[in-house]
Amino acid sequence: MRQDIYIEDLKSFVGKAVTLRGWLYTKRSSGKIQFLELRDGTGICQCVVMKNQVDEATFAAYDKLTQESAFAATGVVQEAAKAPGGYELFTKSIEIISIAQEYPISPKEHGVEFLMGNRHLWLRSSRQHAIQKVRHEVVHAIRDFFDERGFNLLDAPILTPNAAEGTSTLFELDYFDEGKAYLTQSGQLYGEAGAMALGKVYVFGPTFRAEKSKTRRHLTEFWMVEPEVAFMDLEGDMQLAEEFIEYIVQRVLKNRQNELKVLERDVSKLERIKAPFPKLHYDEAAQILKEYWSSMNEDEKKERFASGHKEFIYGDDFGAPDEAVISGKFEKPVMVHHYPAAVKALYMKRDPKEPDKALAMDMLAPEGYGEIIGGSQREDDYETLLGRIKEHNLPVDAFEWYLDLRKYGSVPHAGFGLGVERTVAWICGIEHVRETIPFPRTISRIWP
RNA sequence: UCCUGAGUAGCUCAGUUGGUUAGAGCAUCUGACUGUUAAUCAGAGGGUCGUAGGUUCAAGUCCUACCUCAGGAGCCA
Repeated sequence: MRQDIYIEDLKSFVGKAVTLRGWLYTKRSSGKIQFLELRDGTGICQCVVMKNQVDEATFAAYDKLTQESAFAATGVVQEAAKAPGGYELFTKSIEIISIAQEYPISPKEHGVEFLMGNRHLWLRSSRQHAIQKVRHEVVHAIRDFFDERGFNLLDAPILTPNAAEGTSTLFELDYFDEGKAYLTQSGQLYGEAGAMALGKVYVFGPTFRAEKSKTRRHLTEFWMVEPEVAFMDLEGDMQLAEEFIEYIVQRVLKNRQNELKVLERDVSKLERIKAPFPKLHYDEAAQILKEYWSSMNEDEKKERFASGHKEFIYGDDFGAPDEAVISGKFEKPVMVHHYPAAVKALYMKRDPKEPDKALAMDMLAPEGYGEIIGGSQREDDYETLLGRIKEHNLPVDAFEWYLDLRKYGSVPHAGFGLGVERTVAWICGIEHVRETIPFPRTISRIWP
């Protein structure tokens, strides 16, 4: 008796009659023998049809089935060394479910603009399929990591009344009679409230930045996970971050080998992602940059300037090219801490031993993928925080609830934010974050 | 916002110092083929050269403006 199964389960059905249902990925024929590659979302299976083994209608189906047409194939599963995946279906009959019109995405190469305009179809391609599988694994690993450690998920609002950090531009909208509202650019402030209530929390959801950034690392809508822990200091924050990254990478390595193979990822570079990671004080990172520039002659410097890389001055924040220089020195992610307070957000606590430095850290991914984590120990003193809000000319009343957290049982606490898309791009080894999210939103694209 | 580059067939591209009817591969259609792997082989159809002006006997090619897209900077995850 036949049985409906998924392609990922083929190996348990060798010698048995089964039915597969899906879409035609591609087909080949040499006259009396036909090969149809069936895609069902769990994998791809080659269906072999021989003229003298099937009825006329089944043999004629080959001509009718266009790329991405839906059909069901019934036959016997057999091992086949030459078949993609190692198994094929020796097909006895084919049932056509629907015939696809001429499909725009051919097996040949395409340009970015075309593929992005057909993102809803592009997702069916094996490479995009593999990326989404890895993304799913990363998200699952994130949840498991925190859940196993007793963190409570805290869903922060997406519609917010005010700017959390002030600097970034926000998407604005009208909110009934209440005036303007904004799409959240970080759940952190709410995470801090949650940490005071639940001890250990993580906020996980989409965030929005109306920055006009046009690089391979930016989206206007992206997902961020933000743990926040009461009684944790910067040291603990960094340790949590490195254990977290190790956990995610090792989970993908364990469960998504096939997908990494499709993506042609050099997994040896991922296998070495084990804590502890190198940690550099800002001054040490600055020294690397100083040596980098001083080792160059004038012509080499001019070349760097022409590509947009500005010479680093002590006290500056690091630009993307600076981060590439620093992370290029290491095979593991590197954490830089104790940034100058002047270039960091107002809610970050300063180090009492180095009052000009913030208890902040960034984690830079290897292979030039840039910043994947930004975190800090938060300012927990009421007067200090209030003073900083005033210094930045921000409306104190908007921060009233946030200041309350310092009025009622304030404790040291810390947390960080991890960009999901940058992390997935790095693990997959792909060029651009836009391929890591099903429907990317960039400065020039809101469709499909 | 700034810098750089690109828009030619459904898709990816070629198109020389401006010169007759703008080419190729893939996709589509027709035919051949019993183990193909982006199958192969033979043939056919398919074009407002991003838009608007301008120079010229003549513009895909030169000039101007604009539009769209891509890469980078800044900002950030």
